[in-house]
Parts: sequence; structure tokens; C-alpha cells
Amino acid sequence: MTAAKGSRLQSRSFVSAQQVAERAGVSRSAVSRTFTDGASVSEATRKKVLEAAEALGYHVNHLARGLISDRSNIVSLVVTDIATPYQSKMIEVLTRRLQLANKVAMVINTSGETDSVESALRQTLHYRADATIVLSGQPKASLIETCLNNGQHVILVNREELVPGPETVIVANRAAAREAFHMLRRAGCERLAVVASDVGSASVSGRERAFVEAAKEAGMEVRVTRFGPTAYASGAEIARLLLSRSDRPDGVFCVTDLLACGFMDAARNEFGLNIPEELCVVGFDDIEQAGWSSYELTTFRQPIDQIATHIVSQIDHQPDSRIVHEPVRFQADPVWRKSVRPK
Amino acid sequence: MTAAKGSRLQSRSFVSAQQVAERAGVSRSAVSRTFTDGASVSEATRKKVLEAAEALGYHVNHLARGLISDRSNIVSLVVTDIATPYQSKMIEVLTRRLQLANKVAMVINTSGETDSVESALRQTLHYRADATIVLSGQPKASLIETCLNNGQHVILVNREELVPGPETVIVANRAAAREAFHMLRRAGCERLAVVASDVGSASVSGRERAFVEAAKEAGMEVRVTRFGPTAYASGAEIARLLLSRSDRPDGVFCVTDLLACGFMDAARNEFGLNIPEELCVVGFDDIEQAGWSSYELTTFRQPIDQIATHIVSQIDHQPDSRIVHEPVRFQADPVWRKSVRPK
DNA sequence: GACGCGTTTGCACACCTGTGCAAAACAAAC
DNA sequence: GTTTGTTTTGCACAGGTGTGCAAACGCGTC
Repeated sequence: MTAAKGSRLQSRSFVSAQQVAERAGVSRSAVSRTFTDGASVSEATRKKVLEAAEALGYHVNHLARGLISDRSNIVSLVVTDIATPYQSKMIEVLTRRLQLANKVAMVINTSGETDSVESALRQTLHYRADATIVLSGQPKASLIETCLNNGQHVILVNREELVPGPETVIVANRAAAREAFHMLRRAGCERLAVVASDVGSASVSGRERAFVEAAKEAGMEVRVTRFGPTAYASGAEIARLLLSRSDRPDGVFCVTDLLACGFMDAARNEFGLNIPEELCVVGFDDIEQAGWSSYELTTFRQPIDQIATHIVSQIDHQPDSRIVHEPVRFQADPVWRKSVRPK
Repeated sequence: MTAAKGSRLQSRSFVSAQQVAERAGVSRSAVSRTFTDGASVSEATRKKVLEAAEALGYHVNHLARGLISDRSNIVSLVVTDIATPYQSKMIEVLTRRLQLANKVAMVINTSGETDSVESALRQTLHYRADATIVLSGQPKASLIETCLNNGQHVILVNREELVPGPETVIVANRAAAREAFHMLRRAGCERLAVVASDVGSASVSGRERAFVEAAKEAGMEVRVTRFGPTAYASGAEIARLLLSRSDRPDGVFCVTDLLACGFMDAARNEFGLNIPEELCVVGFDDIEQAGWSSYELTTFRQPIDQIATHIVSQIDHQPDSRIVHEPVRFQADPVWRKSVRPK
């Protein structure tokens, strides 16, 4: 530790295995083997090497290791709207799980303009990532195709392409959205509405469709409103649209908790409505804010921990890129709070 | 594009510059130079190379490039509580800015146990990151010391160590906290309190101290309460402690918006208090939720964009590791909303 | 001491790139 | 056609690592 102090002067001078070998009086191979699991080194040399490494401040160069071993231990996370409660939670859990699996996360932000997205996504190829996890609905299918063509292991989350190659993980949007309908019905709601964004990602439109379908089966009409990005402000804006009408809805399914928060705030603070007495609201995702006492939102919990665990366990499996993988489904269970009347 | 389809079968077979060279009928150097800015290649060969590269699906291997050029173009983001609104926003902005500068972000989650933190932080050395940006208050100074010893370029955000080497970026907590005091005073508040966590990071305790100091100068007492992590639930819990007393405060400075949201919710929903009529609240950070109509929180805005821009501009500068860098300060301006009575 | 066997070690090659250097190609001027 | 100057090209090396292979070693047995 103290011996390394001197290297502070000429910075960016990393220690190589060669230097460790010289100090320890062994060959460079011995050093390499000491830091490779399952390699054959005697206890004596191992000890000498570790001492020298500690003294010099040696750290295996993973760039070089990845170059030769075809495993960079880097996993790309491709994600839009990073600052969103849902996505940031996902990143939180995934990074932690990846670290436990001795991997490291590279975050690719795809929020910007399309061409910058493309160049960003290319990083996953540049750095020979072990896998690419697509959390974003945004990137065009063609870009994912590019990754696949280069032998990338792609894992899609909440997308619904049916192309050969990528594995897919989705939550059971359909079942949950249908249940949302019945929750509102049992609460006695007569005039139903769906609040959605016009982003058109698979999860958003999937939930919307399933809810409408369930209503139709029960012989009910549903007003669907799509507006803006999937955000708080859009939910508030839709509330203004919907609640100023004389036949305003008394039961609302927001395809996202963020939309629900905006909707509830506008309903209460701008229209003076009581929730759940005059208006029932169901959300989706169970973000942290859904549990805040200003909302107490009844919603569906995405099992983020399970999803992350599954994803990380899949990374090292070599997928067959010729077949279409059946999506792995996770159930989203309802979380009862206070935005829906108990039946 | 179509030619690459065949490579889908034997996966993880990346194309090398050698293969491109052979297909284009040039030397490998020509390929390398084509993808290196400012290298000398004739227009004719450049075109041949680009065609061959496109056909084969070639992508420069940044692991190998980083190995030789001593620039990995990887920047580590060391961060705790990733899912927090403030931190996730920071990550959002930083990743975007980094990508514009042709760098890529590696996210190191330091929320877990201490030893896992250590191994995670070591990744920044393993991958020879160009710089390490420490957004977290958590990691022990000794770990940062390790990075510095290995010639890492370390940039600290909102920490207040005074060690030689790392550059530091901080917001002017002191000035803002003092202004918070005067805002509450001008609103006529008589019984002041500070709501803080017991995490003890530099920003949290710095704001707390400056507020108390300003009060003392004005001859006023302040009740300081520290509890739990810096989170919504802690704010609510502190509200229960503080507001159940007969001499409850009528003016509160929460060192974080998240604490403020929890405090406000408990004050209103559990104690029936009106804000700002009976209780004024000032926060810090200006997270998204501060602008939601359930809160309308008067707070101080951290200039995240400016901070991120500055940080990214510093990355390529080679810092002098022997001197103590004067911290770069950013001003946090007040954002007036409705949680403080207008004077 | 000779032999046999299992473990450890060093050599040398491979991985994929950037770049200095000298040779080659080219363009221009006479 | 020769000379001069400029641009382009290929060779060969460097960068730090993992690993197959054969040699060396250690050790127990006859």
C-alpha cells in the first residue's frame, strides 16, 4: 500500500503482471494463474505473488483478459427514461445482481436523438459485452437485429417482438389489466376510462388493449385516452380532458403509476374529487410513490427482484440464435391500497 | 448486412480487422487507420474498407484499443441509492453527456455490504477507466485513496475531503441553507426545526450545520432531528416525532426533498396541518416530485445540467495528483412554490 | 538409486488493435 | 525522363493477458 504511493507522481501508470512476476521471483504465468480460478499454482508461489501484487497495487487488466478469454464480464443495459422511478429501480436491482455475479453494468442511455441512440447502442458491440439487456421500448428493432447479427446475447424486457434469437422476459400485462377491470367493476364503477400515453410501447398498449377487451366481454364501453409521454404531466393533462365533461368517468385504469399520480393530483386538487368515494383509480408498476400517503394507490406490483434474478441467471447461457424463444412470463400481483373502494 | 446473417449460427464470433483487410484487399493497418481519426488513408482504400466492414459487420474492439492507447473511454459512476430521484436524474444527465463525448458509463452500485462495495469499486481499476466519478457519500476514503494510488482520475461530487488528487464539485450548501433560514424567518416562522437523516454525508450535515449557524447568528434556537436513511419514510417518521409535541415547529428545513415529501404527507394526512398556513416547509434538490401538485414544495434547485457538463469537460484533463484541488462550487437557487408563506 | 506418477512451472503463442518507420507510389516541376 | 516533394502503404512491434504443451519437480514405492 505504502509502496504504491510513489506511483502517484507519474499518473496512469498501471502495474502489469510482468512487474509482479519480477518482484515475486516467478514467471508471469504464475501471476496469471494466481488470479485465475481453478488454475494450478502451489500455495507457496501463490502467496509470494499475492504479496508482491499487494505491494505494487496490481489489478488484473480486464480489457486484456476480455480480449483473450472472449468474456468481457460487461453487460449492457439499454434504457430510456433512466430517471423514471420504475426504470431507476430496475437499474438499481440489476446492477446489484450483476455485481454479485462478478459482472459489471454498462448503461446505454437511449433517450436522445435517434442517431445518437444508434451510436450508443454500438458500444455494446465495441466492448464485446457478454449480453445486452434491453429495458427500453425505444430502439428500433433493426438495431437489435444488428446486435443479434454480431452474435450478441440479447435479452428483451417487456417487448413483444417475435424474432429468432433474443430471449424475452415480460410481465403478464394481459392478466393484470383484466383483473384491473374486475376490481373497478366490483367497486361499482359504471363509467370506465383508460389513461395511456401515446408512446406505444408494448407494455403500455398491451395493458390498454387487455382492459378494453375485458370490458367488451362484459358488455361495457371504455373511453381510452392517449396523450404525451408516459409521465406525471400527461396523467394530469388527461385528467383535465376527462374530468371536465359532464359524463366524467368514475373508474380509471392508468397503465402506469406515474400517469396515475398525475391523474389523481389533478382530480383532487383541480376538480375537488374524493378518491375513492367519487373516483376509483388503479395503476401499474407499484413505484415507490404509489405507497406515499398522498396517493395510497391500488396497483399491480412488477416483481422486479424476480425478473432481475432471472435475467442475470440467463446471461451465461449460450442461447440458440436460430429459434424463437418463448417469452418467460412473470405475474404482476395486485397491491390493495386506498384508491379503489372495497367492494 | 445480409452477408452477416450467416454468422448468426456460430455465435460470439466477432469480426476482426484482419478479416476486413482480406476482404477489402488491403493491409490490416489500412483498416485500423480508417477507423482512427486523423490517420492517413486515401479516399479509395477508405471506401473499400468501409464497404467490407459494413458487409462483414465489423466493429472496432475497444478492449484491444484501450489496451494499447491507454484510453478505455470508460467512465465509472460510483453511486449509492440509484433509485432515488436525485441520483437517477444525475445518472440520466451524466450518461447522456458522456455519450456525446464518445465515452460510456459503467455504473458501480455501492448500496450493498461494505466488502461487496470494495470489490465493485475495484472494477474501475480492472477496466482501466479514464475517470471515476463518485456520486455517493458512502465509500470509505481509503477506497478512493486506492484509486488515486493507481493513477485513477477521481472526481468527487458533494463530498468534502481535502486530500490531494481528486477534483471536487460541490453545490453551495452553506449559502443555500442560510437562505432557507431567512425564507422561513421572513414568512414569520418562530419555532424552527431541521429535518435530517443520520447518514451523515457531507451534503446532509453541511446543510444542517449552516442552517443552525445562521439561526444562532440571529439569536434563535433550532431543533435538529436526525433519523434513518435519507428517504421518504424517515421524513414521515420525524414528522410524527416533532408534530406530536405541544410546541411543534411552524417552520421546517428538510435537507432533502425526499425527506420533505414524507414530512409534508405526515403533517397533512396524520396531523391535519395546513401548509403553508400553519407550517412552512423548505426542501433541497428540486426533485421531480417537488413540483407535483400534492407538494408544490419550495426548495433549492441543484444545477444538475451544469454540474454534469463541468464534470465531463474535466475528464480528459490530466489532473495533478500532488496538489489539493480547490472545490468547484455551483450555486443552488431557490425555487419558490407554495410550501412557504409569501412574506 | 531407479522408477513411476501427479503436481507445478516456464515457454511460446494467441487475442486485436495503434503507430513509428521506411519503402513505395504518386504528383508536380523542370 | 529525371528530380523533388508529398501522400499512402505495409511491416513489425508493443500492449497485458490466458493457456496448451512439454519440461521440471516432488514424492512415494520398489
